[in-house]
Amino acid sequence: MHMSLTDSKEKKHIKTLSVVQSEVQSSNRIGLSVDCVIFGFDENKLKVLLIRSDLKKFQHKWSLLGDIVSPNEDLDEAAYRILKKRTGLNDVYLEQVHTFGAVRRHPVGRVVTVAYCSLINIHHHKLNILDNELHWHDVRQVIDLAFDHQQIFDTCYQRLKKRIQEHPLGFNLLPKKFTLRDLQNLYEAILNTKMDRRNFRKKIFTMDILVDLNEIENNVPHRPGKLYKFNFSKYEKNELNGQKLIFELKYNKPAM
Amino acid sequence: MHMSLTDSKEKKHIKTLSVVQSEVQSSNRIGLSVDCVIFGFDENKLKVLLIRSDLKKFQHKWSLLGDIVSPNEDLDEAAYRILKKRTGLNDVYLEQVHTFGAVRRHPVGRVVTVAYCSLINIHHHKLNILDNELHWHDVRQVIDLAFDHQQIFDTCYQRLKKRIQEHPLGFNLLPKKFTLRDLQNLYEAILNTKMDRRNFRKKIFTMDILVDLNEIENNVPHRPGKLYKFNFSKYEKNELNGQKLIFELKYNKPAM
DNA sequence: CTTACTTTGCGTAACATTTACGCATTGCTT
DNA sequence: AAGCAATGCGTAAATGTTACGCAAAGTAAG
Repeated sequence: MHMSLTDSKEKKHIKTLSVVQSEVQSSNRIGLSVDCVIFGFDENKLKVLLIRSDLKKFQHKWSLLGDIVSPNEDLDEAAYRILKKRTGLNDVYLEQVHTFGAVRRHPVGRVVTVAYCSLINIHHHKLNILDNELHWHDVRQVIDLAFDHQQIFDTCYQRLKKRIQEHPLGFNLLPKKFTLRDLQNLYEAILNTKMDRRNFRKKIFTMDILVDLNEIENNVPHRPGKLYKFNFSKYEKNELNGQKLIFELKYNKPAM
Repeated sequence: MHMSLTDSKEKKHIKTLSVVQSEVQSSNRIGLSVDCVIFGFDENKLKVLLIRSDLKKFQHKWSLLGDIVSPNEDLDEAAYRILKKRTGLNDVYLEQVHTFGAVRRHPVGRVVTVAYCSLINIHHHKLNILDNELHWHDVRQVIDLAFDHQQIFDTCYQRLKKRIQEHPLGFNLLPKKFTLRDLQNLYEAILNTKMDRRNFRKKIFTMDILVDLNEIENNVPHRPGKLYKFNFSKYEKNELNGQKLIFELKYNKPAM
């Protein structure tokens, strides 16, 4: 959750904050917000979208993107609204992860927040991230976030690591056409491991979730790789039959 | 979430309800509750603890155990409070599962609820479940719950099925001393499958999470089985190293 | 006491999956 | 044309999964 306090250019935010503050503190009720951990993939690094906190207490610290849930919108709706506002993207992967409700987690008063995890293609919204203090951070360098956002981030990142080994979520982060190396780089970045190239290839192919496009990449200073796209029908089929998609990537070597 | 409305013996509940009602409806803010899906194991059946709904709209329907979160208690605290009140148990397994926030999920007004999943030994609290309309239901016969509680129950049951294959949660549901057959019966009840007895034994032993007590059961009309207890140190060790405990139970036959 | 019956405890072999790693091929660069 | 870097394909060893045989332990019945 993010609310403006000190920035004089954003009077609307200040008003919102004070309204929230008085409501939360005086009326003895509990505020509800949504926070989004938005992951992207760029330069073979897993990134997360953060915004500069405007609360004096957390000056210069980074925080997740969030907002108060409005009384007439569903939780998921609120998460989508935040995502749309900040990235311009509509049809993205979004999953509720956990709700954080410690009494003093927010300095303004009692605010319980529902954390969502989202995966987007970092190159599909270049224009929108030029907003004020929005920035893509390398996940390995995310420390000391505002509020309890470090804990929220850690929880969502852990969840992502687990889910990507059971579901082919990676495709939300890659371009439509990609090589096997792209896919492996993504997995290695998320799981922070090194895998054997040949075994990775075998594993992916036995799952039968890729479609060979009969094209090859170009502008690479070595032998170009084949391009593939994701086989959605296969994915959905796997989702339906059985409890979970078998998508384990073991045989990982320790991270470099 | 459960609130009394029609039962004249429970004036306190009615008052609570009306207060909640007016607050929720008039103040345009969002109410927050906690609902607990409490699982137990008895007669080789997986059971869930339900209470009769007192809301007129859901008369005679069963609902989960829940309550409004108080402004000065953590979310987890609220869940523990409900569990303690209804079962008398303090130190139990409790895990947050999902938050349900559809605008019209509750007839009284906007109430968002955080669902928790709990596993308790059904024989450790016989006295407390004799409250009003509290009852242990066979999970296979749970249908048509009040509110959106069917959906909440389904979500928690699904989660349980998944988690018990990754973590040895079953021990929360069994007595301290148990046989391998007890353990297998539990797994078969939760996962609704039949497994091969000899392979199950092998799998459990290779995980090294049991301690042989050098005792055998008695009062059984056949060869008695050895008694075991859970090896907690092993469990914690497994929890720490690596992302997840390897605890897969495949080779299941279709349910009977 | 003996036999029938049920369930436990242990073992083994076929099958499947995972892992390590060899090597020719392709395209770019010099 | 040779060197380089990465791709694409393959094979064998190690490990894990599954099916199932069988002796032993206890109860119940004759």
